[in-house]
Amino acid sequence: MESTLLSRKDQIDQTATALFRTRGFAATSMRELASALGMEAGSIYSHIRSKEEILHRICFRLAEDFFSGFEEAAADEILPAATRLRRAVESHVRVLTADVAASAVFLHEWRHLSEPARTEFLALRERYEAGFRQLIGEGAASGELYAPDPIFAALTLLASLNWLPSWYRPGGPLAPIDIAHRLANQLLFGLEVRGNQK
Amino acid sequence: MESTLLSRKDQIDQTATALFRTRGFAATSMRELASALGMEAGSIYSHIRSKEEILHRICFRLAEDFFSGFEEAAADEILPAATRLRRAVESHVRVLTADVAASAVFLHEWRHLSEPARTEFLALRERYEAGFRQLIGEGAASGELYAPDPIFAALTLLASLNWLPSWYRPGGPLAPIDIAHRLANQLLFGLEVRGNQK
DNA sequence: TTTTCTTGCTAACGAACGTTAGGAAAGGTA
DNA sequence: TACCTTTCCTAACGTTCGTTAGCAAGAAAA
Repeated sequence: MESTLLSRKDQIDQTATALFRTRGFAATSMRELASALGMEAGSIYSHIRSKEEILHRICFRLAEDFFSGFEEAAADEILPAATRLRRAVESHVRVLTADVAASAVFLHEWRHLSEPARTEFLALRERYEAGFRQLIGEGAASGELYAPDPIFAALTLLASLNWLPSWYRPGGPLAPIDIAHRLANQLLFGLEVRGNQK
Repeated sequence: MESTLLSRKDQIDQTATALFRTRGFAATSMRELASALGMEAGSIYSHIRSKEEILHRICFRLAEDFFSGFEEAAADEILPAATRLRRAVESHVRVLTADVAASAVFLHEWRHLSEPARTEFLALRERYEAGFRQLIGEGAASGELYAPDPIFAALTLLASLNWLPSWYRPGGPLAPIDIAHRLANQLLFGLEVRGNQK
């Protein structure tokens, strides 16, 4: 007996996520997906409308996760910007590590969304990144952070974080929260030794 | 009259690179590529052996560029490790910005190489990353760098750099060398203000 | 019991895929 | 002149693609 915790539809999403991640959306056929699920290709369409619908769900579900995590981390405007930034970084890492496969799809396969979903997705991502720019900008304005170019700094910061799904394996020696702390430290303190380090 | 600076084969590579970058290797058809070149699909095979051959050339050419750049930057062992690391970062950025499209393909589309090319490619990439780990490790050992986990630090560093092709546009306000300097500074000094900043 | 929902099958659809065969035009070289 | 190389064409090959239609078995709901 299979795990009945997931509906068949959720099983399809999950298996598709793994395949999309390793082989890419375009290179994953419905027959491959069906085979991985132990069924025939046509049968999948009792549960979904199209292949792209699966990708759509994966991408937009993660977008929501990132947003709600950020809200919670950065909403409290009493905290210093640097602290909120650190919390936002940790939230981002938490979402990434909670489902690495889905994160990888979210990061790389969104281009295979057709319009208007693609444009909608990019708008969401842009809003999310703007949140980070805002935090870094505030921190720079208040003198907490050294960031002569907040746009540039935000790009680099998210870049470091978003590479995580390409090497992180759940169950490794580092727990997600450890990774989050290390990343935050390295990004905020840098590599070069100057003065006291945490 | 077309630009005769590039052989037809090179034109194919170049056009394919742009398409592979924006649409992905699997989602780019030979008929699309042909159409972008103003010819028919079958005609391409007068110049190449297969679609994958194009991808192979793109990926391995860039691998060579990265390697030779790194050698030149980091070979001089008289220099401090931190200096060599900075030079290696700048070299990496230079290769990335010299051909952003090819870099994006190099970074994302290598999975569509079939064996044994795929394994060979990954081995090259691993060797390259090991070079960075080595530099960071040396710097940490000599006390120049603060990097309690050189493996982790190297991953983060290359992550920040490799995100560049997803936002860099040639001809923008920042010249490649400026970007290289900023990236190196941000990665080596971090964002948090402690002591004198360059 | 009857009905409905879920889940899956087989078979097939038209379209698109990478690739090949065979021929032809054009230009340089001998 | 004859030959070779480069370049591109048309037409088609066998395969795979996403998707649909129609049907059937079992479980759940009425």
